[in-house]
Amino acid sequence: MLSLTRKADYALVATVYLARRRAAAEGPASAREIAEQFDLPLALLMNVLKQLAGAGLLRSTRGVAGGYELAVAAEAVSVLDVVEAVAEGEADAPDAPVLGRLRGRLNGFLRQMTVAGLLREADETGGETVVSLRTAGR
Amino acid sequence: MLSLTRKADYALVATVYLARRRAAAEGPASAREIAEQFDLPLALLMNVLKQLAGAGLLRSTRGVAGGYELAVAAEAVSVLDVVEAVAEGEADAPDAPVLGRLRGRLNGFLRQMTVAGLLREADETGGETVVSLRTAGR
DNA sequence: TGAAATGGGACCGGGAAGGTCCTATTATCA
DNA sequence: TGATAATAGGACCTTCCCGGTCCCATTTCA
Repeated sequence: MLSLTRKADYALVATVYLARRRAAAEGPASAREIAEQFDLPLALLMNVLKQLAGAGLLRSTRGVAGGYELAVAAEAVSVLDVVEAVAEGEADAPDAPVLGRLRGRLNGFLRQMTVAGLLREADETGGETVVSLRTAGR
Repeated sequence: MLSLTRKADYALVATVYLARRRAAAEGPASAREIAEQFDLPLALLMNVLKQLAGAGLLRSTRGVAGGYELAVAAEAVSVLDVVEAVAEGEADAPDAPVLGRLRGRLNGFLRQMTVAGLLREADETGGETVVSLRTAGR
C-alpha cells in the first residue's frame, strides 16, 4: 500500500547522489554512471529515473553529454515525493479504516524528511557512506 | 517491505475492538463476532487472530464460550507490535541503503503509537467510528 | 456426545514487485 | 553528415507474496 519498495530505495539513492552533485555544481549524471556508482541494475534504474523525471523531480538532458540532475533544490524534495513518484497505480485502498488514518500521519512523517536531510545525514554518518552503499551489494 | 497491508489493518481493527472490550471488563470475543461486527472475511480474520495470539498479544480461550482477549494492557501494545505480528517471513531486505536507515525511524514512529491511543482517538473522532468502520465496506 | 470455539496447517489465484528489452528521438562530436 | 551517447516511451516476462479459502485436530462447555 505505501510500498516502501526497493525501487523506492534506488530512487532515493539516485536522488541523494544527484543532490550531492548539485551542491558541487556539477553537471548532469547519466543513468549508467549512477548505476555503476552504486552497482544497481542499469535497465531498472533507467526506468526509475524516467519516473522521477516524469514527476518533475529531475530535469533530463538528452544527447551525448546528457543525463539527469535535480530539478529543484534538495530542500524542496521530500522523501514522500520520491517514494510516490516511483509508486505506480496506487488505488491506495479506500478501505482500511485504521491504517487509512495512520497513513496520513506516516505520509506527514515522510513529507517532512527531505533529500537534503538525507544527504546531510549521510555525510555525517562517517564519510564512507558511499563505500558502504557499494559494498552493501545487491 | 514494511508492508502496511490489509491484514495489518484487520489486526488493528480487531485489537482496538478487543481493547475497548477489555476496558469494559467484558469477556473474550470470538472470531466470528469480530468478523460480523466489522464485516471482515471470517476465514482470514481467524488466521490474523491466530498470529496475534501466537505473538503473545492476545490470549485465547478455546471451547464454546471462548474467544480472544487482549493479553496485556492496551497501553503496552504498540502499533508496530501488531503490524509485525501479522507480517510473515520478513527477510527485511538487508540491501536498501537509504530506506534501510529510514525504516528504523518509521519503526520508532509506529512503536510510540499504542493501541490504547488508537482507541482513544477513535472515541474522540465522533462516536460513530464503529458505524463508519462498518459502512466503509469490504 | 455434540456444538462451538481455537490450533496448525496446506493450498491457491491474481496482481504487483523486480527486472529486461526494443525502438524512437534528441544532442554532441569528429 | 554520420557515428555515438544519451533519454523517452513503451511492451514484456517471471517470481513472490498478499488476500483468501479450506481442512482436520483439539479443547471446552452443556
